[in-house]
Amino acid sequence: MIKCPKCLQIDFVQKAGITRGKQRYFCKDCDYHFTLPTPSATTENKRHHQVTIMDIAHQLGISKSTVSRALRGHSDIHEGTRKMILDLAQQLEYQPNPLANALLKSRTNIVGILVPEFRHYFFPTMIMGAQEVLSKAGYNVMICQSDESYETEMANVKALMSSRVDGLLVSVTAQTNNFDHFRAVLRKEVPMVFFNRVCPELETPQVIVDDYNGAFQAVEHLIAQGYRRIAHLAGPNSLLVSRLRLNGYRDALQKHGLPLDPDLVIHYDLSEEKARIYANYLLSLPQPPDAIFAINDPTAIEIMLVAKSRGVKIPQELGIVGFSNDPVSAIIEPSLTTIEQPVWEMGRQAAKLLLEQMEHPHNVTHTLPTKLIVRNSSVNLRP
Amino acid sequence: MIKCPKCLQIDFVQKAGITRGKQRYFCKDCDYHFTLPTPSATTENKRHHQVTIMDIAHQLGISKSTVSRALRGHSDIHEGTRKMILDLAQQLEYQPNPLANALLKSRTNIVGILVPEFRHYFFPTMIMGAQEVLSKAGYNVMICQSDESYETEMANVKALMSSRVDGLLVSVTAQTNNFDHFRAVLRKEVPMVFFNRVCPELETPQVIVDDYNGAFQAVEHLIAQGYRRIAHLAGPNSLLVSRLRLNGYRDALQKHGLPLDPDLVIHYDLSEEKARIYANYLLSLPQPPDAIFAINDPTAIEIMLVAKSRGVKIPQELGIVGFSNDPVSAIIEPSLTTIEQPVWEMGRQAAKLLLEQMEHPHNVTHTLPTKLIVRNSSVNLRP
DNA sequence: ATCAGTTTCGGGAAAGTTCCCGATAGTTTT
DNA sequence: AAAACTATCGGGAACTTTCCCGAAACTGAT
Repeated sequence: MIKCPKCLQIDFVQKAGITRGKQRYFCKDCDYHFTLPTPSATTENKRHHQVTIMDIAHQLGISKSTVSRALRGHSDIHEGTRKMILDLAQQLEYQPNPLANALLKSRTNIVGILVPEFRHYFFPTMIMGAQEVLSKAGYNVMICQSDESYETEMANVKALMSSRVDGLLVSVTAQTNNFDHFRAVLRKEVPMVFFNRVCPELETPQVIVDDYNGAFQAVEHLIAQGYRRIAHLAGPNSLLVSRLRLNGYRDALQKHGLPLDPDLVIHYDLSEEKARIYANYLLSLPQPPDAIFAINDPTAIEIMLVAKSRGVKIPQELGIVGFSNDPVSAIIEPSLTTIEQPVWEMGRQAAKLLLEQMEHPHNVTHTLPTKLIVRNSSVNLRP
Repeated sequence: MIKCPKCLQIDFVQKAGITRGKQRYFCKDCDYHFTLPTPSATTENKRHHQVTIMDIAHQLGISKSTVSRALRGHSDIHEGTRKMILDLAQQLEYQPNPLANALLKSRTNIVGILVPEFRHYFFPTMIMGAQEVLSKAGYNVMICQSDESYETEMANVKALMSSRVDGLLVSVTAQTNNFDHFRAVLRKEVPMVFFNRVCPELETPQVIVDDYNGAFQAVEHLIAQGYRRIAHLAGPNSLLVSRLRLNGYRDALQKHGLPLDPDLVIHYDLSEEKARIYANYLLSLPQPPDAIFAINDPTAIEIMLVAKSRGVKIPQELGIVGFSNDPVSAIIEPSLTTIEQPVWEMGRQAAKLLLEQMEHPHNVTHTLPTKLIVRNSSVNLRP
């Protein structure tokens, strides 16, 4: 019958219920419950196995500590032993398991990058700049895009945080008005740097360009070209860059004694469809503008396409200036006057700033310069 | 003097060397070596602490197993206990540590995506498609770009593998001729799916479009428009898509009885500079082509810019067809005829295929359809 | 031989989870 | 009331690495 594993007797063993489908026994003599071991456990389940520090230790008949020391380049080790270990490690293609390390030190060496989109030129380039310095510093990068959706942004922040990233590089969506999800990040003391679309009400370091002066220059250029009724297709008021560029626009008008017509300032959500709608709206006004300063190049390009489809001549009847110097702006006809910003450098600076934050947190704002690039979309031929 | 921690006597204690700067003692009576405990150990080092499953267990006076069961939604648990645990977890903002889980199960829930670049439309869109299905399946994404450099590609594969990604989505660089780094991935049995720029000599699943037929259609369209001397600015021979599109080009010429002039077929490395150089070269030939089929839209656009700068009229003197339907091709003037491929869908399919691979490996190739989009760059006005 | 000092190595804890399986207590059946 | 069963819980191993600290073995010097 059934033998008790304790006393090896069979006389006192009796059935004692079933647990998880398995017959359970009870030895009256030993006062001991037990089940029979499952036979499946006997099969040698090798499975796929990454080579570990223990494998090396066993093969060499030494302890894992010694192997770890050799691999990590510590000092308390014999030169011959180190060489032996290093050789075997290479031969076995040993790769340290970053998960164990991350668990132990609670750092993953991953930084998260959160952007609204990466269809256009700006964010991909920014990301490449950031990646350049981050990978050099030994960090991997996890990229999320919120698709200009506040909900997705929240979900992404959550996912990134649950992945235990060591830091965050963020550009918020056009519809983000509530910043609680970022406050949660701050509360967990995860370093975070905002770039481009920053968060002024949060005390975090940030990298921006001189949006105000860029916009100012752009509008002043239009005025110098003889345009007088200059509209501004602006971003949402929630974004600081929208407000700064709007201020630049407004002050340039004021400086040159031009009135600020509220009808000519339109805030929109940065979507392509809305850009087209508002471009059409502006051009249908009883007194349409003779120039438009667009919040960014994709917007400016949509305006140009609308204008062209309506037969409005650029730059004769409509001057246009964008912002960012998207490569497409040099390709489109007429080529688009724009404000260049050092996008790649922004990425680098943001990454550098993040690395600094990891060392010692401090609140700074880096502001990068902008530069007017005059092309054909704003050169008014009428003197 | 010094007291032995075992016998609490001082008579038998004597100095016994120094280890790491600390005086070491030996008790002759107990035959026991010891050092004095460092006083720094007394300071309570709380540090920053993520709330764990153990915190919940302690606060509730239950075991970690029970907490785990409640959180994972297992069955062996009382409904009241579960609720209590879930409530406290929410209150403490408990987030499970994915590192511990990953270490245990050796799965990170991260997939790596490796692309040559993401400045243009194609790869970002592809990535977004992939991300759509991957994030729905609970995976995070780690994106690397090789910058069309074989060395960077190797480094990226290594970094991704050392990050223990659960799978890999890859599009190789234009200069990749050696595939050993991918063989290493296969050897470690990490699922991998190639897309667009695939690796025919590796037995891996892949997602491509019907490059041959797309190219065939493109060239046949040019022929139908009356172009007779059609050049092909092709990609490097190492890429299958280059070869397939070249085949389509060649067969279309052959079908319509046009000669294949080797001088009109140029392989290049897909860099912008080379595109310009070869475009200039083609247009400077004693008998220049009257049309060019370009390997992709960015190439076609570079050709158009060169042609325009040389005063060559498109489409009258030069017909151009690209491949991919990059949004810019609709913006540029004249608008660019191109072969549309379902880029977003490619990303989705590749991701789906990867998820399938994780379940049960099987070698398949998904081929997606292409579609000719006729615009103005190829409509020959001469009948 | 005895002692101080040095070099090199090993053992064990810790990080946070999940999972296996045995252990209770309570409930129903015979 | 004994036997059989169910519901619920706890203990411990495992995943891989690093780090602390004690142990052993050695080198010279007395």
